[in-house]
Amino acid sequence: MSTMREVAEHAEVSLATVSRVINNVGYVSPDLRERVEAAMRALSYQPSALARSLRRQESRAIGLLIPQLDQPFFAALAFAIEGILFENDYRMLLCSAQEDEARERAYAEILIRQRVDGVIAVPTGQGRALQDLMGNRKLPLVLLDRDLPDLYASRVLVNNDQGGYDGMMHLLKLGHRHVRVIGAPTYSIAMQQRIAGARRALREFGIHDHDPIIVSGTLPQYEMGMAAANHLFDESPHPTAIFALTDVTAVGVMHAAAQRGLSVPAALSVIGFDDIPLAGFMIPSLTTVAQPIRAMGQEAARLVLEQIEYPDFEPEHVVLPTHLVVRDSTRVYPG
Amino acid sequence: MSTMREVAEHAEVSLATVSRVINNVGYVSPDLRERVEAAMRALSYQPSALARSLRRQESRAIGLLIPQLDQPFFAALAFAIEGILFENDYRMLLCSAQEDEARERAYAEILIRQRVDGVIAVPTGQGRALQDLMGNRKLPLVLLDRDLPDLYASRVLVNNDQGGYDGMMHLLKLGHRHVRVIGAPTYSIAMQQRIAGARRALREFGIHDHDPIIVSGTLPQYEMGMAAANHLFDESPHPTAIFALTDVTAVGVMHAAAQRGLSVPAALSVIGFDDIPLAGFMIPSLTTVAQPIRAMGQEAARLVLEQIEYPDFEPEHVVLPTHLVVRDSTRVYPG
DNA sequence: TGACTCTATGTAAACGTTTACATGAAATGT
DNA sequence: ACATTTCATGTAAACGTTTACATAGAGTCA
Repeated sequence: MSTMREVAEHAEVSLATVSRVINNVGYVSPDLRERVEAAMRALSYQPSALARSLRRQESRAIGLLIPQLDQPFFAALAFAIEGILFENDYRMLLCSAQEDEARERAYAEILIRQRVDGVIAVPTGQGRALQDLMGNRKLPLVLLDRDLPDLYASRVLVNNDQGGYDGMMHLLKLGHRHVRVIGAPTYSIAMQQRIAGARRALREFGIHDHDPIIVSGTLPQYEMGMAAANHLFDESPHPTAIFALTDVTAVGVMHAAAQRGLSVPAALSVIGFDDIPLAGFMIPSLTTVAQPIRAMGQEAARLVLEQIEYPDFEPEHVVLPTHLVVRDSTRVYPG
Repeated sequence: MSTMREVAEHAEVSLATVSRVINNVGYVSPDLRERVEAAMRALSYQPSALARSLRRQESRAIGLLIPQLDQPFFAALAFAIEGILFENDYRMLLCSAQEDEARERAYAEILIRQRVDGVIAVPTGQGRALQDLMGNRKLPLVLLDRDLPDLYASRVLVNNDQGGYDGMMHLLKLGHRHVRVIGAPTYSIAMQQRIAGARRALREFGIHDHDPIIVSGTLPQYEMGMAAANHLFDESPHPTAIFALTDVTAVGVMHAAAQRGLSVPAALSVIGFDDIPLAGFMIPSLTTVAQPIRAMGQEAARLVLEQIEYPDFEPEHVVLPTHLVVRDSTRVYPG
């Protein structure tokens, strides 16, 4: 790989002149500029980002730390973020922690060594790794989707409580009264907020005796939906509507229903949460409380870039609204 | 951020000694080692990967260049690759070209400037960018999923021809004779190979007059499935089975069928290709020709690492087998 | 004309590591 | 007792950029 020095020699100018041409800064006569550009072409020279980063003390890279790349929700977030970063000439180091705190810690350390200019993180578990490693450093950090207490960082969250309320309200307004919620509240604070919102809606309709169905939080979402739904279907009468706290869980519910010959939405209404692409693909297509995934990613990227550009930018908390997307998996209660 | 020099001063040793304990190389007495480690803790020092990479002339980063992060198939590939890279202490620079050749070119240039040690690429379009930029450099390169002629690189492909044959054979053996194929052969060589395989199966059953239904290749996969299926359903009699060349296309077909009140698989058998997670989630679950996504990613990662470690490693071509996954969307022809 | 300001280029010192080489002290072999 | 080898540490030169500073010719202004 050719270097700036070789380009300089080839063009018979100094190192500084080559640098000026590359960065388009300072004065350089048309004559020399042309010679330098010719030399770069001749040697198919590409400057080393490593050397530049070292000297400039900025890497133009940001770390994206997510729990699971293979979950469509996080993949969609990553996608939105990548777009903004590319536009702003930043690279993205993608780190998938596999919902494993040790791995998250390992990645956090890597990002620091890599001297990324900022980090966007969807923390895994208690996020101790982030606390420890980012704690005292003044590295721009944005927490996305999952909150973490006691961390000096911007946050991009979603109004989960309102979403839970809206989802439940939708079912209640359709006339359903025997409604159950499926989801693991231990999974993250977000789930607890969704449950709280759903409860609030139930209370408004004078329904008090409903607890969410909690199936061991260690089950993956799809399996949890299957198991919990099967459990509910054994009750008699079984619920006429189910609010699953994630779309993937809702799909598990729909499969369980199909196995029992329960037709959705004729015999059972199902509503999910997230609005991943899968939701629109299901048959019947899934009614869901949509998270503004694209906006979340973009906002997070915007915030991290802002913090990089203005070092004394005060961390910002943004809470984005969810919105109900009514599709074909919910229907007015026929009873 | 503290530097090695500060650690050295704090521990009252030379730079070289600090470097030796960090890299665990050469001789260093227990006494000094302890002092250095204490100093590193005290300053919460993390070595700069930038400086190290510059000096060592290796970045321990590899670039992953894919057409679209938001397509589950590519997300799954990225996921598999990330796993292997992490295990081997390599970082991953994720580049999503959005199926846009200009953007692919921009990213290829970035990767070179970033001095990645290797590249895994699922080329977009004609892949001219890869030709131009990687062409003469001796940068380890692995082509994944989509082939590209005239490039000195390893390849990880899938036996698309055999997959097309197997998928079609499955339908034929179920007794279907009026079968149509949906997919855009212009999309990539892979599609043409799948079509060729399917034709081969048809010929073995003495069926010659079937051409694949080609709907404008610029339509996204889902929309293409919908449009093509609707077109087919207007024929009478309409086909009793449809082979969609990707899973997402198959889902479009299933939606079109649902809208017409055609029940799958009772009135129409549908088979897809890829076996993305969505396939198992559909109701009915989708029979499909599975690509070994995980194995493809792992193999690609393995190859690129091998080429990095052994610079005169000869590029390898590996062709992985597809296999038929029979689920609920296909059924024996009732006629 | 002398004092400035532009314009244009070059020199050399960083940035934070790794590592070849140098230097000694201690252990080992004869 | 002396020549080797092994152990332990340090010095300084890279790696490929950017950039502060120096230099100097050419305009501009009084």
